[in-house]
Amino acid sequence: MRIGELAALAGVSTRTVRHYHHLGLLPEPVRLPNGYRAYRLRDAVLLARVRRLAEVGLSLDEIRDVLADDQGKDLREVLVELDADLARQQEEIGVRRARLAGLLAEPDLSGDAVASPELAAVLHDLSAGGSRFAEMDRQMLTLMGTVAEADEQERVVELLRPLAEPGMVERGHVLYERLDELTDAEPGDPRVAELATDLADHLPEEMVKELLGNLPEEGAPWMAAMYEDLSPAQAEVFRLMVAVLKEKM
Amino acid sequence: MRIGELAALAGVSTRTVRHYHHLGLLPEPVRLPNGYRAYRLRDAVLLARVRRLAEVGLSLDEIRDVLADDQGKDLREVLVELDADLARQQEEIGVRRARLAGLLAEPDLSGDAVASPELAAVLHDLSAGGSRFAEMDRQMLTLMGTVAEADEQERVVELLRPLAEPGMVERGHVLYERLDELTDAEPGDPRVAELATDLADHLPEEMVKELLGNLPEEGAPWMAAMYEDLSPAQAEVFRLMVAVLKEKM
DNA sequence: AAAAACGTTGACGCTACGTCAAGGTCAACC
DNA sequence: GGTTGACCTTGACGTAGCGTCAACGTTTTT
Repeated sequence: MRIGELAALAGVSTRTVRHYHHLGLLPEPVRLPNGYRAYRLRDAVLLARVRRLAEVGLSLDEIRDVLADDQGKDLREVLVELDADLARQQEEIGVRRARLAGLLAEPDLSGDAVASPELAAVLHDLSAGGSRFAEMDRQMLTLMGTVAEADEQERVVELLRPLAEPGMVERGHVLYERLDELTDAEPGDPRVAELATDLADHLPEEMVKELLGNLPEEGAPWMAAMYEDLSPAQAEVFRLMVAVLKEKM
Repeated sequence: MRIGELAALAGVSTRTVRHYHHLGLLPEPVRLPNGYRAYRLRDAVLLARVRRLAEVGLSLDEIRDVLADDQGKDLREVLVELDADLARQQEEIGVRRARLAGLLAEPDLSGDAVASPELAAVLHDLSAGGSRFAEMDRQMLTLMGTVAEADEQERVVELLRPLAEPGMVERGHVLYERLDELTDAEPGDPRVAELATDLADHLPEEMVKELLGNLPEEGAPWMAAMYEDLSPAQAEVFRLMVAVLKEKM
């Protein structure tokens, strides 16, 4: 038999056979005078054995080890282990399909998949104003929806609930506008201090507690990222606001 | 944010982030004076989006296409297609596990897994004699058990059934011994012709028909491989036998 | 001041082969 | 005897998604 016949017999490509030679899975047969490999029945049997193991999912390295350990009990162990591995893979694919179904269930696939409908509502209200600053907040929350743990998400959703109440939404929009106006202002601008105190007054009490307990320097690391996106004046607003809040306690 | 913080935030390695830059999945952010990449909130949101898609199983190329096609209906198509693909994978793993279970069900894992118990019995009887020639036949049948189609296997098992009957087994052993003795003989040896006619007489009728209809030159290709393993005298035995059988028809 | 912990680019490694490239060999047909 | 076509040979690059050095600069901590 030459390599093409052997390969056809086993249902693989000639490249595969040579690859197995290279890995030492299949012994190199004797050569004909012209350099062609001359296979015999034994080789076909060996190749078939290798293929049987490969087709159930053993890696070629594992197959080589198994064939080297020459037979019997070890193989059984390996196969049992493999079966467990395959079961794990099936499970994992199941999880992915579940997540996929979650994504597909959402009407808007534009990228803002969010865990809770309440959070989604808050996001919607936030972006409604068209404020650039609100957009940033929205991104923060979107991000939270994907990177934070489930329990932390729930905590934040609870925290934000007051913001979604009728009266707050409009007041929120006004505050966002005032923040937007400070984008190109100087840190010493008089509007900075004014806005800081107004913000401090308007924040719900629980959010204040959360904020002071979770200052960017220490608490949730993803919160620190936000500060770097602020203009100097805006950052100053928050520094002042925190100072005001600390005094009020 | 520097690259390490971003990566930690998204739960990936820095290498992964750089890889995404390289593939154009994530825009390169501005650099700090020292050359470090300076990420902002936007980048974290983008990275989180990429990861969500990657985690359900989209390839990075697909993700890039989806993000480029900027939003909406196309993504949904892709996800539906992906779900079908995942379902197919689960199915495939199921098939492999079934085959694995088949292998594990067998008491002897030494490599001779065979489709039918009858064939296994024939194999056992064949190797019992200790004949080298019988061993070859056994390998042929083992090979058949793995490379032939199910219907062809069944046909062969039917053909071999008479060989497993009480009387035939001993006669078979004797014939195998006589074939073994010819391993190093010359093609002109008088025992060659004698054995050829004896073989022709002893073969069950169905096997004769099958044999003549499936001569190595034309029929099942894996059969031709056998001839190359024969010594000259042994090959001569079969050539003569075929000639005798042809005349008898 | 040294060490630890970050960052930078560049390059090789991994799986199981597919797919050229550049040629030699063999049988058949003209 | 030449040509075509189907085989064979070795060698080397490409694939997906990063992990993991290497060799080096920067920032922070001890």
